[in-house]
Formats: sequence, structure tokens, C-alpha cells
Amino acid sequence: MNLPIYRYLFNQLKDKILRGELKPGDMLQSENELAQQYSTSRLTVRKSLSMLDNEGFITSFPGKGYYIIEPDHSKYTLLFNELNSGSKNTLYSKLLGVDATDPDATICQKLQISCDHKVVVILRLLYSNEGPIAYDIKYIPYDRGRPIVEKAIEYAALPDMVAKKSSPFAIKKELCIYIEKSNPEINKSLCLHESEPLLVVEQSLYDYENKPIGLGKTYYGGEHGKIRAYSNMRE
Amino acid sequence: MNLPIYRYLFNQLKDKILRGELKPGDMLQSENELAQQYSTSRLTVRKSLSMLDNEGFITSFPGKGYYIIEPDHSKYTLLFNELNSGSKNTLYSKLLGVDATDPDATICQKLQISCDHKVVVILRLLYSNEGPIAYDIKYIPYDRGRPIVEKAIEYAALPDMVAKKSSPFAIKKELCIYIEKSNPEINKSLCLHESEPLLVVEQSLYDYENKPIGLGKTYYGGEHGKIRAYSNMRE
DNA sequence: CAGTGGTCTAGACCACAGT
DNA sequence: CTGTGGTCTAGACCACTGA
Repeated sequence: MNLPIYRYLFNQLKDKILRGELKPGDMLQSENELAQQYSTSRLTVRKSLSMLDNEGFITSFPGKGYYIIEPDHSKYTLLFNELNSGSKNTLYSKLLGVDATDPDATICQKLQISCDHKVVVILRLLYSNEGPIAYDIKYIPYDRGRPIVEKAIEYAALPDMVAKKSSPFAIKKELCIYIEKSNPEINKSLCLHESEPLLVVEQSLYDYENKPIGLGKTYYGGEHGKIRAYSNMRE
Repeated sequence: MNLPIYRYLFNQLKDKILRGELKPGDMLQSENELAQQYSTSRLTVRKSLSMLDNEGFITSFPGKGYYIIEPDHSKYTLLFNELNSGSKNTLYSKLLGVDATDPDATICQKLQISCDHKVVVILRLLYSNEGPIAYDIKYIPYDRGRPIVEKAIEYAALPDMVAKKSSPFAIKKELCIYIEKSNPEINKSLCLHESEPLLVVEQSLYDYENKPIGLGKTYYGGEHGKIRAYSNMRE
């Protein structure tokens, strides 16, 4: 075993928590006790404990000690990329059109711009080998001097389109998932009956000052609209 | 300022990354350089860098150095709790019924049990001051000796119903969000037209051995079915 | 008061990259 | 070879909690 001591201690404690030997609310041994028990230094023990802290198992209170946390069961991780839907099938993207247009009121409001501000609209159809999967619309405020039509717009996800200025880390993102009851034009593009409801994933991007810099809507029809999320403290 | 050194250095570096002064792929100064530059010890510098690592800004390679990461724009955090939908309104829960029944084939498959295995079914209606919001069904395999009908089943979320054995940390959770085209019985409960499509959030729970221990379906109608997720590296 | 966690120092040895 | 990050020790002082 070349397992470092801090790693070993971390595993030991995590195991006790996952097996239920240590329950939410319980207090751990003190740093000094653990250091003695595992014949190591206090700093090594602290490393293990800080890892457990980072992974959401414990908290510490100065002067008191370390305590097992009550886990938050409402938190999930959601992976979304309009061009890479769940990876069940390779997705292809077909550019239907790019336009600089006057946006309607809804879009203006969501992008927090006035109605005479031009907006670049990008329409794409996403499909797999078996046929169309989704219909995708992007709205990006048009700013003079900042060319929007980047290289390979056909194959870029929204964050990569707008993350040019400043840092790609500074972007704030939001998703909203909801139903839109049939949209004749989109349903036709997706080869669906007109009455078919669509699952919409609406993606909003904000820059460092919380100014909207992009809005994307991806419409999934039929059996393709399955959004998945997961949560697992064991890995 | 009582800001600890490691905190100060962390802020400095994070700022440089968020402002775009340090871009993905760039290499940071070495630990020793930073320690000299900020007149501190190598360990203090390491603390700052490990925090940046934990938050997904940098990685390190032994013998090489620290590098700014290419951020993953597909990762979101989704908060879901059937009893606490977005917190726009206080939710109330009304128990419609609890039954131990023979499950149908779909449920058997999802719970990985044989069709003669009894399943506890819990039906609830979730509503706000303004009316019904969602229809909620839980399926929990019935095991002799493990009483399912816990205290306050009316007001418990699925993870809290099944997280009795072992540890609440050991549970693995999955969500699947999709459309179900009208379900007359449910639509009636929610005071909707029969043709109205429903947004379904299906929650699957697994125990330590990845055995299914609970299945929940929450049906949202009309404007209530808006699932939100977010991602923000700035906080 | 003694014990706890929070911060920090000044060393040490190792495996690893690149020259 | 030198410099890098990875691990670890043996101290230190502080602010905090509870008896």
C-alpha cells in the first residue's frame, strides 16, 4: 500500500459515515485524539478532515469540534449541453439560419435590452442517425465591434459562443425546464404531430455584472426529451 | 483586516481568473515563488491553491506545476424537493391514500422486484394557497419487519421515508424529467383539462448496494412545472 | 481553566518533469 | 541535474467553548 496516511484516515472515517456507524449530529474525535490514534501529526489529520468537509460530510466549530452534517437530499447535479444530449447517440447539428433581427417583447425582457436593440438569432436542428431530436434557438444581443458569427457556430454550445470577453469562469448560467404546448413550426421541423407538446430547456447566461449575454431555447419532442440529474455522496 | 493570508492569496488568484488575466491553460507561479512573493510559507500557499483546486479553477501536475482548468460549461446544480417547489409558495401536502398493492410491470422493473412482491403506494396532492400544484406518487418495496408507514408520512420527502436503514449519506439518487401526455385521473385531481400535458419528475433512490429502495413521480400541471438549475463559479 | 479548532512557520524527504 | 508538487513532522500562538 502506498496510500498516504491522510487518504487512509479519510477512507476510514468516510466508511464509518456511509455504514451508519457515525450518524448526523454525532461528534468526531478531536484532532489531537485522531493524531495520536493514527500515530501521525495534527496537520495530516486536518487534511483528512478538510476533505470530509469539502465533500459535505462534516462541519467544524472552533472551540467545540467536528460534527457529522445532516445531508441535504434536495441537491442534484445536472449535465446539460444542447449538442451532447446524454450521449446515447452522437448528435449532429444543422444550421437553419442566422439573422440579426428586432426581438419581440419577451426576448427583450429576458435579455434586458430595449426593443430597438438588434439581436442575433441562430436556428439549429439537432439530430441523430435516427432522425431529428431537437430544435434549438439562440438569442445573442448584437454589439457593434464584437463579431458574433464566430468560427464553427454550427457546432458551438451557447457558453462557448458568448464566453469571449473576460473569463469563461465569470459566466453565470441558469436553466429552466418546462412544457410548451405544441408549436406548429417547430413540430413540423421535428416531424411530429402538431398537437405534440414540447419539452423546453431554456438557458440564460449572464456576464460578470449579471447582464444577460445570451438566451438559448432547446425544444425536445417525443421520447427525446428526458433530462437527467443525479446525486451520489459515495464516489 | 483580519483576513488570513491564505484567504487573501486565494481571493487575489481567483480575481485574476475571473477577470481573465489568467486564462485556461495558463500556468501559475510555483508554490515557492508565491510563498516568497507573499512573504509566507509554502504550506499557506498550498492551502490557497488547494481551495482553488476544490472550486474547479486549477489542477496540478507533480513535477510540472499548477494550471488553469478549461471550465466545464455543462454542469449545473438542481435543487429538487417535491414538498418545497422553488419556494415561491408554501406547499401543503394532502394524503390521498396509502396502500400495499401488487405493482404493475413497469414499477416492478424499475424497483427490480418480482411481480408478487408487495409495494407500498403513497398518493399525495401538493397544493399552495391558490390551488393544486402537483400530484405525487411514491412506490416503496414492502419488506416485512420494516414498517414503512413512518410518522408524518404526509409531510416527508422520499429520501427521508426510506433513509432509515444504514446511513442517509449512502443513498444514491437519480432524477428524470419528461413529459407525460395527459393522464385523465391526475388531470382531474389538478383541475386541468384532460388534454393538458404533465411535466413529470421521476425520482429513483438506491441503497448502498445499488438496489432500488424507492421510486417517486411528481406530476406538475400548467404553469407550475418549471424546474430550475443554476451554475455559478463566482460565489 | 484546559481543550478545541484556526492559522502559520521552518524545516524534511519523496517521486516526478524537463534539460 | 534542478525545480516542481505531494506528503509529513514538530513545534507555535490565537480565539473560542464549556466547566
